[in-house]
Amino acid sequence: MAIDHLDGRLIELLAREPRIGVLEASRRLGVARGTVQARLDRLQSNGVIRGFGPEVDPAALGYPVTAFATLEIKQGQGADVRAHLTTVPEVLELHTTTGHGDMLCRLVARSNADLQRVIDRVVGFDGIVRASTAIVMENPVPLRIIPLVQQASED
Amino acid sequence: MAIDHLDGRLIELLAREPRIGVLEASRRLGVARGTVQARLDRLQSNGVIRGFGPEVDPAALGYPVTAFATLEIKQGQGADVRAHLTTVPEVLELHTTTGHGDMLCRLVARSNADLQRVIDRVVGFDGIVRASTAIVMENPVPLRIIPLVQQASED
DNA sequence: GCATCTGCTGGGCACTATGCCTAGCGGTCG
DNA sequence: CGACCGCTAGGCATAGTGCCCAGCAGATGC
Repeated sequence: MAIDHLDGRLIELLAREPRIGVLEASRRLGVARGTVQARLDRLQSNGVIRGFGPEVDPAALGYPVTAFATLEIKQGQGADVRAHLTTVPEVLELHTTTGHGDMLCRLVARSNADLQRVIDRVVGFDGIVRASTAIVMENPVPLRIIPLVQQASED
Repeated sequence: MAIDHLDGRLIELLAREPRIGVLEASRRLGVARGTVQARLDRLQSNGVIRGFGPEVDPAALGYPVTAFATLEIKQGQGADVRAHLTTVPEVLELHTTTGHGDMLCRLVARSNADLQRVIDRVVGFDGIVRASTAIVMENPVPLRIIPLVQQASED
């Protein structure tokens, strides 16, 4: 479950240069190819590495506006609201959180004006009592995992 | 900049089975290998596909608790706060948002108790006036992009 | 109508990586 | 001490990659 230093270096290497193969990785890390292969298999079946899906930039698809919406849900309507939000493509992520029966979701839109349409679609549903939205202006720290991997590999 | 239907199918295919190569992808999509290669190159230099980094699960690294913190920042301290938060490995993501000079960040921790330590470290900084934290209980919609890609590829 | 350009096809080539195997070697643990 | 485990180092057939080419269809410009 915990990862060691070699695992950490392997993950870092894959994060920096994702398209390298097992053989090249083994050369960079100074270990045998079979070792890298075994580590990779283990990390994947462990669930530490979930996959290598392409990272798509919504801005490049024409959705440059990101926002976070906090939703207040009517008691007992959680499941319906979840199902509804799943059908909205602009909802990239949805969490249920502690607090007043709240949910937090990440939205994207084509423009600030378009965001209104997305929000209307999101909150135009019976179980949602109130929504408050924060538009993202800057993203000083994009989603990252390497610092955490480094910390986790020092045990 | 916009993507067409073939681009959309290619991205979907890569998302479902990330480890397939260009040749296998061309077979699945029923087009020539060179076409897939050209599309992939274009998508990457466009910035639509940012990369193929490994998706690491913080829970599997021993950080099963996720939280979102809303930070209220003292006027003019934004840059310092950003620099401070960048040094905290448990800060996975940071956005500046509209509102009262606010920031929103995603945190992880080893446990609910450990979250206290992380929050103390995050807010133990001069420029931060107030913080309110929401702990994530469930994640009904994990970060996804496919529905948006499908919508974007229908023009 | 005609020339040009772009994107896709289908193929060929040398090189490289992969998946899968074996044998050996140094640790650790009961 | 013997068994086991992880790493090394190598061999081998197969498959994929990067890179080339010629041909062809549709759009664009003159």
